Amino acid sequence: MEIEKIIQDKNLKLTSARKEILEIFLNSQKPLAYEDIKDKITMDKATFYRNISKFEDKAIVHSFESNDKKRYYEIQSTPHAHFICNNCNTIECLQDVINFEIKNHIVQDILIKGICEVCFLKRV
Amino acid sequence: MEIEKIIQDKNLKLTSARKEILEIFLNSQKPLAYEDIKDKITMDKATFYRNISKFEDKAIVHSFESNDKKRYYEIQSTPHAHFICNNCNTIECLQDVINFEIKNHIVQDILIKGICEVCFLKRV
DNA sequence: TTTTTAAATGCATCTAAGTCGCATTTAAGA
DNA sequence: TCTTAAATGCGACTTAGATGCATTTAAAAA
Ligand SMILES: [Mn+2]
Ligand SMILES: [Mn+2]
Ligand SMILES: [Zn+2]
Ligand SMILES: [Zn+2]
Repeated sequence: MEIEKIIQDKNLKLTSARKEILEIFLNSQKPLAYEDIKDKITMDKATFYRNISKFEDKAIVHSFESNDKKRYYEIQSTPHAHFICNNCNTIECLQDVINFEIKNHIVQDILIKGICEVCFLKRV
Repeated sequence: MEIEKIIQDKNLKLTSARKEILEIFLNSQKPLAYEDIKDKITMDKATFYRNISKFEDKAIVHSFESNDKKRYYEIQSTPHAHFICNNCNTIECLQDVINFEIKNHIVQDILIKGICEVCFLKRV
């Protein structure tokens, strides 16, 4: 099974907590915070945070902090920027690659904040 | 005096707490968090946060959250992106304008995370 | 299959940046 | 000088996430 392979390929013990977490993130189209999934999982929050942190170490999951002071996680796929609405807090994955270089720097993450389409059109 | 004018032009009461805060930020070349300045100011932290928040409302100050879970503030000047090092947490103001548009969105803030020049050169 | 053990888990407790309620003080206009 | 709304200090509170520790479990060895 896909999920089990991902876990074992990184030399992680195959536990039900880990399968539960990955199942949810693999089926989500958007980044999720602990808050968003706590009712769908059975493990303690300490277990969630310890595992998601391990997934990050192993480059299975990527995360960033949003405006609501919560950390959002998503399966690490092709790198892409995120847009966070300062009005409604919605997070968008920007699939159109924004790329630029900064000499002698490594760009790992791009976070753009502003007003999203929904809020923008409401205000016009 | 410059500082007093900034405060009064925004119809804010001229208090010593406000003068102290602005003095520090006007003389800083980089964004600062409460932690960075708490020993240089005499007011309570509630007063600092209430005032800096008011400065933001009045567009005197601009802020963003960094990797260390702290909010950094700087005098609002020409809009520019910030680079935050995932290794050493240093914050750089990127004066070279990075600009792009996203249709039907308003871009208000650009945060780039990665490896800064110092850390990059150390690793080579 | 049974044994072994390091890693994973649940639960309670802690952390720390930032917020809030309230009594007191102060800026600034009348 | 008097008045009053706004600002301040202080203590208590909030909340996402981290941590210590006793117990459980995956998985490799025997
Ligand atoms: Mn994404
Ligand atoms: Mn800056
Ligand atoms: Zn929005
Ligand atoms: Zn660095």
